[in-house]
Amino acid sequence: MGRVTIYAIAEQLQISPATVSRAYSRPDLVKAEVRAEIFATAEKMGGYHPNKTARRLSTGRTGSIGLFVPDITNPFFPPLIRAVQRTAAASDTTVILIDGGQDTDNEIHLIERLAAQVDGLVIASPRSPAQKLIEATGSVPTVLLDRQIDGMASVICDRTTALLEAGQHLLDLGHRAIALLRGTDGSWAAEQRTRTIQDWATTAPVDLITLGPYDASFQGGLGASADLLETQATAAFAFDDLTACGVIAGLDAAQKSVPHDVSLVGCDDVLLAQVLTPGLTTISSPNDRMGELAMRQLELLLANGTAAPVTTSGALVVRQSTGPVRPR
Amino acid sequence: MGRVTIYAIAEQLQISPATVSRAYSRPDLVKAEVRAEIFATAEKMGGYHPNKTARRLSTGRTGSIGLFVPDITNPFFPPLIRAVQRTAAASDTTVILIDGGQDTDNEIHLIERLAAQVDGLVIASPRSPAQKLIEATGSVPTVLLDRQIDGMASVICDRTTALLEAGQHLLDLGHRAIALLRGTDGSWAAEQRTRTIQDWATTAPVDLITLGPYDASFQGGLGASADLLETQATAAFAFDDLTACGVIAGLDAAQKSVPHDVSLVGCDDVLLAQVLTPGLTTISSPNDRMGELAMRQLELLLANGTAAPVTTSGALVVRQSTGPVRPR
DNA sequence: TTGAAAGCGCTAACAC
DNA sequence: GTGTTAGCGCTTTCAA
Repeated sequence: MGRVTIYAIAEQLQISPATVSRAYSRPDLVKAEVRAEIFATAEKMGGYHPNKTARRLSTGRTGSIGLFVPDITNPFFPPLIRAVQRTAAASDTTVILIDGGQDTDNEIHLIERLAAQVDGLVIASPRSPAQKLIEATGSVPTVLLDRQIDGMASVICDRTTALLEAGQHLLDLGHRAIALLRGTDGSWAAEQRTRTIQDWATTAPVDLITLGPYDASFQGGLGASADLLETQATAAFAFDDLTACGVIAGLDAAQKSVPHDVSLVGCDDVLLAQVLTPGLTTISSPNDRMGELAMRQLELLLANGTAAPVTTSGALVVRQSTGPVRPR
Repeated sequence: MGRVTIYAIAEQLQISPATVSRAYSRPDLVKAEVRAEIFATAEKMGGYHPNKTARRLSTGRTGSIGLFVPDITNPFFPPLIRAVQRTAAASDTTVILIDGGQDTDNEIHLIERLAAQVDGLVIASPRSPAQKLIEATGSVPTVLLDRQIDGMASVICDRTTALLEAGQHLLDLGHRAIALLRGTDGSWAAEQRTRTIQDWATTAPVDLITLGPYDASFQGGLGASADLLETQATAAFAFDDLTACGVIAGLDAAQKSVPHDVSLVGCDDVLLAQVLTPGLTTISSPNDRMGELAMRQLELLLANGTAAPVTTSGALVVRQSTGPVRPR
């Protein structure tokens, strides 16, 4: 019961294997009748599926793209992964997902290995040095997610407007002393956020208290909460939603609650932010769209050799973690 | 600058490509000296990496396994995915991850497609009918995750002991009226849980109030909270951590808090449970170990054609969502 | 222990 | 439009 190959079909029909091959890979090159006949007998023989491996060997294209994420357990990434996969599946390319495992030092190495076995790359790596990234991806067409590096294609999320809205939201609630809990340095998105908020504070009627940097994690948030409590801030921008959770936990341990004692704004709108009590006011990014755009960018890159950076926008999502200011 | 192939090396050394091939794939079959020479010149030529595609075509083995998860955004899966990948990487096999996208109806279809392009499968599919699963995987060696089907290899997590401990824990805190918020039917793990707790209740000094079924989601938990409030229960087993979040939110909306008014036990110990305030008392499963065991099982299966089911154990993790009973 | 040669299944010039 | 003919780079008998 050998698998059905183009040879088997060709023999059955007394035609050339090449014609059968064309019927599947370049249907337009084959007369409609013949094509129909081929498909019919293929079906009769139990269904033909081109052997991808053979196709690969012959064309030199792998038919798969690599997707690198630094930490699959960070809830920010799964929705993105899903979106990339869904889009890739539509053009019949398989996604090889590599998880950095939170091990930043190893990222470059993993990306290099990945680059060797795919046609193109989609990379989310906020922390690895730009130069290293450029070297690691080498000549493999690459799209960066939520990060910009000169000369590379990318899909980024502009959170400026949303952050300004968040700031205004806090002002509207009466907050005038607001803490900015900075994330660790070296992350593109993080630096954008910090800058945006600091710029905003220079013109807004607000006393911005910049704290940190803190690790972008629950632990980091815990640490931040301690510092936060020593200030007069009545509201705070957490680096991301996970950090916000740590802040909430830290405040809780000090008998303070959100938003009663402190209003808190997260970032990313991960599942966490939605199911937490209180629901987290945060900045969402269009994950679906970003994943989809990344794949489209990559397809462009693969086809034309070039693709300009693309920008999407974040949005403020107001939930229950922000409330009216209360004297402390 | 063609890539370095066995032919290039062979020519350089004036030996047969076959020998070079053997030097890499069956080193024992080639004289040590020759082998050394081969490796040396390969290095000199810029480093040789066997072309996987060619190898695949030749051997018929793809060198990759498929990993199916029903919903990558469910925080239960990412740690598992990571563990499977880590283990697979150690034996140089790549993992093709397919996410069901919460679309149960489509699962079987996706699994079928996946099965066609890999050497083996690791499948987490709590809901798809056993028979369908058997058909879909066909002759492809398959390991089931956290589910048991007669005749298939699997890695399951026995949460019996942990659940009994959780029950005792609630008893120790003085709870006597305890609600069981059932998950939807048809999930293997869910049914195990329900049965275990119901069995326990028949012998323990407790009034078990079985509610549900509820969807295994935040929404499901919200719904459950409404029903819960109509009972006299002072504690509850939620189906999983996500559901527990919904319960907390629902209780909060009714001015009730955890564990002050109701004690709550989750299940799975996902990230959520750890970063929530209050931290969720829950049943953890050894994800790392399960992922690793699944790959080992699969390797056994691939090598011997057979592998017996393997069992791991869950553990009770006590955090802050359970506390002393309080009269209602 | 090594070499020669025949594939693995498909694609892509190039001719007809 | 279709057939012929080489490969793609590796593994694996079979002989030597």
